[in-house]
Amino acid sequence: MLKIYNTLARQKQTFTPIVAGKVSMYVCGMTVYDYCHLGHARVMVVFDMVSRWLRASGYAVTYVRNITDIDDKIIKRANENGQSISELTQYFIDAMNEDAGKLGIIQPDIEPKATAFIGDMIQMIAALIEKGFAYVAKNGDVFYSVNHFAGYGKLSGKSLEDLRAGERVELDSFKKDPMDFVLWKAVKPNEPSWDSPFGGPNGGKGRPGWHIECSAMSAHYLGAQFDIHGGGQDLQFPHHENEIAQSEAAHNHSGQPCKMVNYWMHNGFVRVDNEKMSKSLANFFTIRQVLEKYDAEVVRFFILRAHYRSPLNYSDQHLEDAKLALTRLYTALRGHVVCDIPINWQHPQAVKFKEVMDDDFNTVEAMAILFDLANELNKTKSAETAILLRGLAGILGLLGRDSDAFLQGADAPGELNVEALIVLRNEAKRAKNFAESDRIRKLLADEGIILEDSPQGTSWRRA
RNA sequence: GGCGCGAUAGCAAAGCGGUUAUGCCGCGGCCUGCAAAGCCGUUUAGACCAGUUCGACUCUGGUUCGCGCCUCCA
Repeated sequence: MLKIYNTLARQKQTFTPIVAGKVSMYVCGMTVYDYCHLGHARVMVVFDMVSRWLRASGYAVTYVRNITDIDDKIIKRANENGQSISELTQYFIDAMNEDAGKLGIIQPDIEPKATAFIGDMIQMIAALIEKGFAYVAKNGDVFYSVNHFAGYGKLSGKSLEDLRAGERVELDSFKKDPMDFVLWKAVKPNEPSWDSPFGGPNGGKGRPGWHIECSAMSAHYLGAQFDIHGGGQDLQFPHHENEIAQSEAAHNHSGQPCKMVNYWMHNGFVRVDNEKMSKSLANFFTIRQVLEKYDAEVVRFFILRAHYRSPLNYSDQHLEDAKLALTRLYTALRGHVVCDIPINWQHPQAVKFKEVMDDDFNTVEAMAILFDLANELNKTKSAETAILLRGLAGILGLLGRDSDAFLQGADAPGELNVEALIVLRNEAKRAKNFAESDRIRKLLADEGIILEDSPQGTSWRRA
């Protein structure tokens, strides 16, 4: 029985889908004005893992991850670059897909772009105005009136009073309440705009605010109520709080409450030197920067080796550690080919694996089981164990490659003809010319190539 | 200031009211021409102070320190 930590309830809860056997899941995706960094990688990997485990558990999953392709930063960046907005966003969408693919992320079932759902957003805003939850300000902006929504703050545990008392609330003369947030931004010079029926000095022309995008797109594909909503911890407030306010108010029928999401999931941050990795702190590493140095599977392994709700410190040392650990698993699998044999769920280790994954996706414990299996495999060389190890790891999107492909690296062996040197060395060894055989081994070692002798012959890998 | 999270061995990171987490590193042994890999064994824990309990790393309270949200952020 799957248990999920629900941010809304502040505890683990047994997962019960709205429709038996089906799961509807929405995750806040990227704003595409730059390359994805490791924080984005974590969201993608974590919810990829979640969807994989749900599918492995027999659920038919509909996974929606949106793309925000209109917002202040995009407009600014496009203007700076002298590009059109769609040129800019398409470039970074392609880059994102490339990065995600390398990290072994299965593409979500639906990846809606905000600009394709302006109509849905306008409809939702109109409904909110009609029901008294939103108002058109003098400047043409449309705001959500937070004190009309009784549940405001229930996800983030904040109260309107506390929020208003906060130091950083900016005063905006067009708002009725400083906590009101924008649903529709009136058009400004050099900004793209869409027609709307909201009126105001610009005849309603404008563009949507950020929060309404997700409310509209999730409702479009998953309906007024769905099972799981995910995202980074930083989206809890205000983004997800505002989504709830919008969706639950807009879908209220004659005062009947309509719960938007049953399970809210938030992944922890990636940190650098114990601080959150973020654009504003300028301490971020892009996925492609990291992939220049480390194998993508190592990065995926690194992310899944921490619990999804815990903070994850990034450093070269930690990536090196992850690389060595993953090397251990692949080393154990050497000689066992990749195959597609189904998992034996009766096996005690598979039972344990299911148990820990069902406990709020405890990939850390799941990994420990993989290492136990590797140990068993090293001792027994049992093909059954190898199949199980590959199968269980495969659910996490790991160990899908041939061992040598991982251990030797995908790139060409460089200038040295490793196989030929191994032959020469073995000849020297047979002649008991150990000085020569050690010279050859040293030669290769200096190039980062490690030789390993075994009864089956000599194999090599990269350090 | 308000709200919330965390503190585990050299590093990373989980579970658990009593029984080996796991990975990397270190040490000893086996194996090896020597290595590497692997196997066996092994040293390092639970910020601090109280309390509950037969028993606490695990529960409760306090202290200290760190982090996050309250502004765009995954």
